Parts: sequence; C-alpha cells; structure tokens
Amino acid sequence: MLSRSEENYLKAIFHLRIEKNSAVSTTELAEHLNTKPSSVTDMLQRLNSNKWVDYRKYRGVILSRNGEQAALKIIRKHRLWEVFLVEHLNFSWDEVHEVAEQLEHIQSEQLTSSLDQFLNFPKYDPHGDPIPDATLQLSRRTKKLLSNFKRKECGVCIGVKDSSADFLKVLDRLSISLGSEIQIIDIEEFDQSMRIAVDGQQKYISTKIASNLYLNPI
Amino acid sequence: MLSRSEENYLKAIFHLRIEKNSAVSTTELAEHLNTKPSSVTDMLQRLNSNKWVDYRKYRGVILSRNGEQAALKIIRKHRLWEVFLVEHLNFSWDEVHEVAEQLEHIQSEQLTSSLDQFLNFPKYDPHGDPIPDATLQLSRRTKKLLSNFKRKECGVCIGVKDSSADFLKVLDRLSISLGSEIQIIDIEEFDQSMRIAVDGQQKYISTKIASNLYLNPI
DNA sequence: ATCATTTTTTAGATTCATCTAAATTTATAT
DNA sequence: ATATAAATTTAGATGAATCTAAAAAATGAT
Repeated sequence: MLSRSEENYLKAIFHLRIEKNSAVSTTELAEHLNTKPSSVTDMLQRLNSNKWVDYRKYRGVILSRNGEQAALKIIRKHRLWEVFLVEHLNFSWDEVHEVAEQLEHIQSEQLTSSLDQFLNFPKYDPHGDPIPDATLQLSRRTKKLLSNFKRKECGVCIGVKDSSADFLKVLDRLSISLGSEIQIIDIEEFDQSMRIAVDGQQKYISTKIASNLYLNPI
Repeated sequence: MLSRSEENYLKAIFHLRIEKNSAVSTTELAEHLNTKPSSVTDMLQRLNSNKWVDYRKYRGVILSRNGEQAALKIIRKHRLWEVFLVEHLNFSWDEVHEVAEQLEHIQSEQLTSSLDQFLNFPKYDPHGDPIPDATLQLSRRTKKLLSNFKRKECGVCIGVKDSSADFLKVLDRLSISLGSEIQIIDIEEFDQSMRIAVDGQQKYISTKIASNLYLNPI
C-alpha cells in the first residue's frame, strides 16, 4: 500500500504533467511539494522500483499506468470531499482545499462510493474541475481562458486555473462563480484588461484575473 | 502538534483508564495498540516530556489535563463521523469503526463543528456512546448491563460494551438496536441465560450477550 | 524475606521521509 | 567547443516510530 507521502508525490506528478505535457523534473516536484530536490530523487527511486512511475536519472518522471490510476483515485476522493464540504457543510470554495488534502487519503472503497452516491454522482468539483467517476474516467468539456476571448464573445464560467484562496476571494467580490454567464464588452488595447458583464452586471477585470478564469464558450 | 501515533496513544490511555479506573500499564497499552511494550515505553517517555501524560517508570500512566482534552477531541470526531456514516452514508453499525479510526485524525476545527451542526448536535453515537460536545463535555445517563437486570424489569437499549463487528451482527440478527425496549421475562437459574421480549418479540439470549448490552432502566 | 516469575525498561538496530553538503551531469552562452 | 551555471544525484545525518534481545525492577508464593 502507498504511504501518504507516496500518494502526494503521485498526485503532484499527475498535476504537473498535465500542466506541462512533458516529463516532470525533480526541481518542479520539489517546489510543488515544498521539499528539497534530493528528497524528491530518493522518493522517485522508490516509486520507480515499485513500478508506480517511470523515472530516468536526470530525465524527469512520468506516471506508470498503475501510478496514474492511483493518482486518479486520490483526485476523485479529493474532489468528492470538496463537493461535500461546499454543498453540505457550508464551506466556501476557498476554504475546502486544505481539508480535502487530508480527507483524500482516507482508505475505504465503501466510503468513497457511498459518498459519491450521497452527493448524487457529481461530475465537477466546486472549482469546476472534473471528478473521476467510479471507473476513474474524467469528463471533458471545452474550456478556454477568459483572456483568450474576443470582444462580444460569451461563455459560462466553468473553472479556475489558479485556485488559491486569494484568487477565489477576488472572484467572490466580483460575484463570479461557477455557472456565471460572462460576456466580453470591451478589451483595453493598452493592457488587455477587460470590461465584462457578469450575469448582466458590468465589471472591470485585470489581465491576470482574465488569464485564470476558464469559460465554456456559448 | 500531535502525530497520528501520539493521538492513538492518548485515545487508548483514555479508554483503558475508564475501563480500569487505575493507571494504565505498559503491557495493556501494547496489547490494545498492537505493538510491543518497549515501543510503548519510548512513546510514554515522549508524551510525558511534552506533558500530555503523567507517566512514572514501572507505575503506569494517566492522562494530564491537556492529554485528556486532546483525547476527548479525537473521540468527539470519531463518534461524529460514526453518526454521519450510519445516518447519511448507510453504513451499518458494525462497518463504521475502521473508517472512523481514520477520519478521527482529520485536523480542522471548522470541519468538526460544521459536521456537528450538519448532524444536528447528536449526543450519542450509533453504539450508544456519548459524543463530547463542542466544550468537550460528555452526557451521562444511567446504564446497566442487561445481565444485572432481574425478572420483570424493563429497559431501553442504549449501548454495547463489546462493539466488535461479530457482536453487532448478533444484535442485528436478534433485531436489537439502540432504542429497543427490552423486558426480562425469565432467567434460567442454571446458566443465567435469559428469555426477554424485544419490542414485544420473545427471544432467548446467552449470558455472554446479556453481559455486553447496556440498558437504561425504565 | 527470598527467589522465581512477570513486567518494564534500556540498548541497539531498522525503515521511512526528510535534510545539508558535496559530487556529478546536463544545459547555456559565448 | 568549452567554460560556467543550473539541475540533479549521491553520501551521510537526523528524527519518528517501530522492533528484538538483554538488563533491571516489581510482584507474589512460599
């Protein structure tokens, strides 16, 4: 069985791999996990010899089939718990992450599947990220950063790229949440900042905000 | 902060202390925690130097004020999660323990108090054990083993002494659950086995069963 | 009160996950 | 192409939590 630490490594590799689409480097992992490159090397050697990852000295690491399945199981639990916390325990979307980081390590198939059922088999978590189903399949839908939209275009908010508490609080202040309908009214040539309508209400937003918000184009 | 292992020691000391009402010995702890006496000694020395327990060489251990509060917090979480699992995720009362053993270590005041509220501030868990409230106070009520009842006496089932899955399954088979009204019809002189009525239905039960079932006398 | 038995502690080793410092390999810039 | 910088790995150490084996203390039976 995987230790908690091994689980965290697999999850980190999974996430970094998606962001970059190439093998994940020791340093990246170390930064992501708040640890030192030398510790990462140690762990990668262990994970490699147990066939959870494919790791080559100096060349980075990718998940094996088993490692990917393991990572998906953890992500499934993480996101299901996030839904539970937000929908039933009144957590706000910037408060869930830390607790879900702990809950994702609970080992019980029965718990995971009952929770899934209790929540009515949700497909997306409170940040709009897809929840792997019981067979570990992920739903996919077109998502485009708001910053890539043009004047007059429209979309529904379906997720965030940066899910830091700071950013999520900004969105709360702008009354932007999952499902909000957003239309681009104008884009400032000078700095690419945008004037948008959120469910009809006009707002000004910076490029940084626009480049962290995912919309599903209408 | 306490490690998971330290938390388990404090909880074990708390439980064993209640059963015995005297200082808890190294060997008892080792048995309860499935570990070796020498490991227990090590841990007790650490817990002692951090003031979680009062431990004297060769004399056993009791919890300090802090240690007791810490133990109660863990027990509170354990029992709240048991209620959640049974009432909302359809776990049976013999399935909850193992999962609750994991969930009790999740660190989040907000989670504990929201869960408490979500469950409507339950006072007892699915085995009838009292749940410490937010101030860590335990409800108390008279409970008497069924084996100590006399002919004709009556009571309501409020808990079990042995909460092993095996015993709980026996109770399920006898349709005895928390809240069941039980009357002693007859006691066999020879072996103290009992004929009882459970919510009106007559059943035969062994002394061993009777001495593991708590009733609140009517 | 003494000795055998039981319990407990100490000493020393092991594994996991981490660290720092040094060595090595790869990448980059001229 | 080579030197310098950056990234990575290795070597050796540490602390938590455990173990086994040996030593020490407490208990209990005569």
